[in-house]
Amino acid sequence: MPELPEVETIVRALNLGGRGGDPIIGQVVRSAEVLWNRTLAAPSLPDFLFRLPGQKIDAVTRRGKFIVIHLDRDNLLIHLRMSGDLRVETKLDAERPYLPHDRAAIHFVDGSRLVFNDPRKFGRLWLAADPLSVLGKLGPEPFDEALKPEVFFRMLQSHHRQLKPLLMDQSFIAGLGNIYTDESLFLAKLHPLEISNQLTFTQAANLLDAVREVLKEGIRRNGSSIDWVYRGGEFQNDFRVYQRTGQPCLICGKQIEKRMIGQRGTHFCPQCQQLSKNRN
DNA sequence: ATAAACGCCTGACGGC
DNA sequence: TGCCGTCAGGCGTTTA
Repeated sequence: MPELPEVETIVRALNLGGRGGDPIIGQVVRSAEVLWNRTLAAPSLPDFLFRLPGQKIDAVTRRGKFIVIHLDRDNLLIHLRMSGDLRVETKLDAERPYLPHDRAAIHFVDGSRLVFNDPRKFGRLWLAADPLSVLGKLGPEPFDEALKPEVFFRMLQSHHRQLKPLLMDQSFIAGLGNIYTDESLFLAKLHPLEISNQLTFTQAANLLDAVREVLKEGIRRNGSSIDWVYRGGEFQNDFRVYQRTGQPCLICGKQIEKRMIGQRGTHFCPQCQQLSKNRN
């Protein structure tokens, strides 16, 4: 389900209140429950259930698409993958039965609880004293000040890869998924199959700007309309290419194309996003 | 080193 | 109505 902006939105809600309940900062764990075994990536279930009780939540942060819940001695890391979601239930709600697709829950001493819901069962939880044991291979945060255009250019230069799969590679840069990658490439006027080390410095700088722009927009949009997918609704997207197959390009009017690249549906404008060489 | 294919899962949707 | 294939905001593993 989520890419960086959605994860960021959820993290902010867990800090400030939202997701149905109050902020979870300061909550103390009473017990944990795992309803679908594979949801727990590590440690073993007995370890997980033994270590959590008594630990207090100090902070909730984000790294790439991971939610990081900082506890006294451990970190609870959550990856929503395709269909995961979190909700906070008040004491009253927490007395009711679980909903379909609830996969795990953290019960707090005040009777409220944090529930992980995930229809497709791809999402994962980790409990780790050292978060780097899970996050260690992630690339830079898109908004990291240290990620200057010169740095990004060098990163692109050091690979010979198609832009679309490269941008989606979390060890290259953390947080982009299928939607925001397509949107970034469109804004930067780059073809998804363009090869990374063929970009000029200017193109690289533009791409970095585009990535930051679409992520910023995403965060702003999700912040104002919390209930998104799977929650019904009248959300219509303000995407420029994603799911706009056959519709006119907002810049030139040509029909937006869709094709499979790296096993993912990829949307782009064949007019605005041309390959520099001559592949197709 | 890069990229494709597949597995993991459920649900929604379109065609027949 | 039911059945079937396809697709979905992700990622790890295996294979070319």
